[in-house]
Amino acid sequence: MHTDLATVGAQRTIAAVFPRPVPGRHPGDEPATHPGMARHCGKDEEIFAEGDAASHYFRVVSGVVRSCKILSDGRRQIDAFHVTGEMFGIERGDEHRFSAEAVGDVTVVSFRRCSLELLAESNRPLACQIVSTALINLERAQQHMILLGRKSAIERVASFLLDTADRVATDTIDLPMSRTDIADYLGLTIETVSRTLTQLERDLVIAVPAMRRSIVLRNKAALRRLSE
Amino acid sequence: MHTDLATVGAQRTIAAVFPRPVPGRHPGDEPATHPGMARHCGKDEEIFAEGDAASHYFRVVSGVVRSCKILSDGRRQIDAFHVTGEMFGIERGDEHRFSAEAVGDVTVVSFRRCSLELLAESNRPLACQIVSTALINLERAQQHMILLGRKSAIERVASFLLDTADRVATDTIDLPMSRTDIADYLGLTIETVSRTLTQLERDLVIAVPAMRRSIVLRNKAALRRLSE
DNA sequence: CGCTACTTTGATCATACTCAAGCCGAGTGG
DNA sequence: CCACTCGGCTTGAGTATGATCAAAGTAGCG
Repeated sequence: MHTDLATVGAQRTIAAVFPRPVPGRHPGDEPATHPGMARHCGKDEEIFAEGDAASHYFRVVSGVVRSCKILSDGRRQIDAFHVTGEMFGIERGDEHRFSAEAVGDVTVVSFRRCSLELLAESNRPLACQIVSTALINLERAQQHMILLGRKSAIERVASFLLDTADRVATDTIDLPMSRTDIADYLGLTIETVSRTLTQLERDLVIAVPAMRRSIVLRNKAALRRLSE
Repeated sequence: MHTDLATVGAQRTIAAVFPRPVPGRHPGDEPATHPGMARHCGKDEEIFAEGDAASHYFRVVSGVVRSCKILSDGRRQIDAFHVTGEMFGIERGDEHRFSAEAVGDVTVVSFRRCSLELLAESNRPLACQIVSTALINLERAQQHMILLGRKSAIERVASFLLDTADRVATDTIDLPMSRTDIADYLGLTIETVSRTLTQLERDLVIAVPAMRRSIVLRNKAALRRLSE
């Protein structure tokens, strides 16, 4: 019944948002209290898994992190790539709803999760960042939904290239992730991504140097047109 | 450069999240300060448009609201449906990044948006709700991305029926939205939605009474299997 | 009754997937 | 130094899923 939903929603408090104010240091914990200690991860190493207790959240110090969900039969959807300076792993409930993995070599810092109320009082800038990050991730997710739900393969790839170029603010992109990662991010297969890139290359919209891991945007206007 | 991104991210404050602490009542404003005055909307009426100044956020009092984005050629993606008690229209920047429309007859209350810092001090429960809502919307968006990116038509429809049944907590769903809305939410065409529903009906997984606007889930286990 | 809006159904088509093979650079060992 | 393998990427041929185009059914309403 609708009224029930209303009541449930209205009764949530900030304590419910981050419901685990950990009383003290626990013996088995990762070394990650306030200032956040660094952790290095190699390629494809898992930072946390879907279903893990969401006892920490994270910030990327260097490298790129992917967060993804996997269906029972192995189909994978990458929700987002997180680059240097971005936070990830922020949850409302008490477990992570997606897994996070290192795309290449990565350094992250983790923060012990605690009541947002306490956090807001003791460390307001960090609390702000957390809220801000959640809203940024929401905006990106909303933008990504229209890509996944309504755009064609070329439009998806073009959008991806433009977004990535915007984030690094250059016209030459050094893609840190594999074709498989790109495919799972764009909701396509690796073959379709590859074919689309070669088509864009044939049409002189992009150039893909020998190693195939960097991409030069030669005609951004055309890309913008193609991305709808 | 990555370091730039890091700096930008780190410098955001709560003031930047809700950057418009409106000093006083403005003459042209909607009557919507703190307790939030009600507004009624008829079917398909726009509550706010993409690009509108995000001066208020909203809560659904009755009815269902859809929030969506539209591509230049008219393709539409519905981000989410918001039912009674849920909040929507929460933004980080200063304009709405999607439009919100009434699915049927709807009553909403709007809240003047103000600095989250002020809000946290003056009205903590509301601040909590806002943050909580943002995180809930993020979770839903993440869940929806795997549907849009990786699921087949039957899986999408089955997931949609199960989710909707969960939200109303019954096995008979009175769908408030049209087939077109469902299609635009699931990233399908109206024809595919219709065909899929009749297929599920043929297979005795659901029943669709004459008016075609309510759906009875006859075999939830089968639906769960079909939704992957 | 006949309009309109919405939905269903049918036939055909296109886009992206699947399966399969080949290519290329890097690393390894003879 | 060359032959080999391995992983990631590209290319090709055939197919399937869902889109498109078109028409017919159905309920609501004047």
